[in-house]
Amino acid sequence: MEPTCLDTSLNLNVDPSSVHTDMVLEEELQRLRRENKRLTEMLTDLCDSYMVLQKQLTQLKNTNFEQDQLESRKRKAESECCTNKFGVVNNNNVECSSITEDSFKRYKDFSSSPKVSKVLVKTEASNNSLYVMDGYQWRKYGQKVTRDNPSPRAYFRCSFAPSCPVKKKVQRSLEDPTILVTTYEGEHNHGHQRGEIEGGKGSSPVSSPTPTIGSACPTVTLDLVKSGFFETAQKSSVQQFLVQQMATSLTRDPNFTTALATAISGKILQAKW
DNA sequence: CGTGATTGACCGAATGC
DNA sequence: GCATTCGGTCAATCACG
Repeated sequence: MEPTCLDTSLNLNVDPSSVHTDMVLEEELQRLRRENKRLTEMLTDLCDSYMVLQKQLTQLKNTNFEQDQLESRKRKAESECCTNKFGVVNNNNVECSSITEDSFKRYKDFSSSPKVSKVLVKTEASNNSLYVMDGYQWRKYGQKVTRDNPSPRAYFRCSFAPSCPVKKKVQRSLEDPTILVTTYEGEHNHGHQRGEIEGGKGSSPVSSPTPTIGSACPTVTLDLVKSGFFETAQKSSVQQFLVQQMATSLTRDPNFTTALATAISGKILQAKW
């Protein structure tokens, strides 16, 4: 997919005394509607692509598992160090579902139990942190260096609700240290936490594939790693999620908020006079 | 002072002999 | 069956706001 470059700024710097103000605003509104429609179409395409990838991934996993069954036990143990990755690269951020370094001997467990999911998160090369902001609040309770990977594995519990059984493990990929392999276990028994998505208290603000918008040429990147995304894999949920992401992106854009404030205050002043 | 991170110690399962 | 290894968890301690 070609790079997304959207103009989210509102061109509202119009002369208040101009008799064409309403027309200009109307044109701006039309432009934004067209932009909105275009975005919706792009998101639909993105969702379709994701579904296709997911299907291919499942097929590949099945194939590999059958082949692996024929291998010797020792060979299988060695294969635990190998990682197969399939992802969607979107500018600087990579969000992907994953087949991970775990051996296929547990594959059936994974497939039969949707409570375990794995997510790969691309991070900055200079970023050594093991924190992944996924919309939930986590408390770290341990860290270990595992045998097959020199980088430490961090253990987290969901700290939002004391009764929440969800745990996650985060470890850097052996092949690509810029990729964090996150393993989620269990299901949240509470709602999603909006606070952390927006940089709230909890984890450090790192490794977050959050939407970014530049001032000159805004680039909307989508975070597909938010918890629950890969588990549900239902189009409606995906679209709802993407819309949320877009809303967050827009409200984070200083240009957008400034323009919005200007527009509102202008309208109020117009109404008064 | 409360909350969360760090890290060494401990435990249990898996594995090898 | 026993010893060893390893992954996961606990809990004491520390740092920070």
